[in-house]
Amino acid sequence: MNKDPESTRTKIMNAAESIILDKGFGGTTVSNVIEQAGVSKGAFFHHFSSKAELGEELVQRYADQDAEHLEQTLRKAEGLSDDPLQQMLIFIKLFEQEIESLEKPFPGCLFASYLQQSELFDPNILDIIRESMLLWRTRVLDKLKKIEQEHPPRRDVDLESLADMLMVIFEGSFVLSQSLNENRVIAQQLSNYHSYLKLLFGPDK
Amino acid sequence: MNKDPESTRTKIMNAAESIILDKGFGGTTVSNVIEQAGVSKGAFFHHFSSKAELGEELVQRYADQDAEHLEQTLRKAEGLSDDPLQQMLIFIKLFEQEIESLEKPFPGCLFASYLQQSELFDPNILDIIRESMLLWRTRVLDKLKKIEQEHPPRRDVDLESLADMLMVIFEGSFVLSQSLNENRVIAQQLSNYHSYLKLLFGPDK
DNA sequence: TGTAACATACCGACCAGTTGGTATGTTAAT
DNA sequence: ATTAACATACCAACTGGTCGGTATGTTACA
Repeated sequence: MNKDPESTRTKIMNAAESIILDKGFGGTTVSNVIEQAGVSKGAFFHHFSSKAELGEELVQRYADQDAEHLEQTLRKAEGLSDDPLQQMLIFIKLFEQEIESLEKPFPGCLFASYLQQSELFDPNILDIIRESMLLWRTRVLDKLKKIEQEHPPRRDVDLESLADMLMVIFEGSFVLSQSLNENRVIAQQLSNYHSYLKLLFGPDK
Repeated sequence: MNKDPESTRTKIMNAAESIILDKGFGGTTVSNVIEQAGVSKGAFFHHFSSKAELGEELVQRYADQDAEHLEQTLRKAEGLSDDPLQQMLIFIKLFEQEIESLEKPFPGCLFASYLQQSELFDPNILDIIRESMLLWRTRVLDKLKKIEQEHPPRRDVDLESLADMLMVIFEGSFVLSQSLNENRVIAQQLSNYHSYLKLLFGPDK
């Protein structure tokens, strides 16, 4: 008997996530998954009661990693400056650097993949995704509020939609980068967001 | 015999587009399509040699409509001002208004849907999508170049990525609006882009 | 003008292959 | 001896696609 059943589980989930990002959930078969994972059908249904459950556990894992990634990067940025504006600008730059350091094409976002086929999923799965996106909104909005206090914006601006804009830039640039097959556009768009914030809250030149 | 076979064809394509935007291409069956379209399987395969051909004709039609929509809105904006910056700002505002006038949830973008399942399609289908996106880049970039000549930007900026940013904002806000079930976020994000351009090229206050 | 020859538009039963899922093993560690 | 962790064989439902057939056109020519 396998000493490490968790590794089989992980193999299945990793294979599934990779295939789903290429073909979508509806275009992915469990045969595809078990072939790529190198496990039997029995192993698959031993670990997951259905394809749908796999789908749910996948987003849950993805959401957890996403939240962790967000918090970690935020803490890192906060450690590098005391000024909220600088923290936010560093925060964005950290993501830019991360993208630039990728050698392979960016694999895409599982949230976006699911949302493009939302009728295939239970509402609770869509809830997980929405909560994940709202976490970004909350974290960035908090920071923007602090920025606003210390740096009066050059123009009136809706902070909530400005916070949402980061997620929008991410998701939008993922789509464009997928089409053009260029990771660079993601970093460039983050840079545009960076530049926008500097113009809004930065000092006059 | 049907006097208007084109209407059957259109019924099939409209049904298919609508379902694909909800379930993705891979999650859509021809049974789904013919049921919603109210036609027989025979009729389907009389008009389309395969599901894949339907998929191709669908993007082609979508790309044509998209290009037409782009050019039309651009001409309209150009008719409302002589200043390239104002034309661009009006251009964006026209899209904002269009979104705001929708009463139903925005149905999503077929390009993004296909790109999220790119492995399901021939390269030539992905080419159609890429060309459509590059048309937006070209048209907006042309305008930005004229703006730059008359309005020196407040910050150094890469015009090409600034042009891409419109498509990025569209696609990204489609994703977020799908998750939050709020069309409003699309208009808000367009407004952010509008604001960014004003800050970049607009007069000092 | 009538009609033979043919084309178009469509129907729905049917097919082979695939799908997600199950039933029944086998193996090995506790 | 029990049970977790698989493997294999299998199943019914569904998949995209084909088929023979029919109803309604259009065209050409006697």
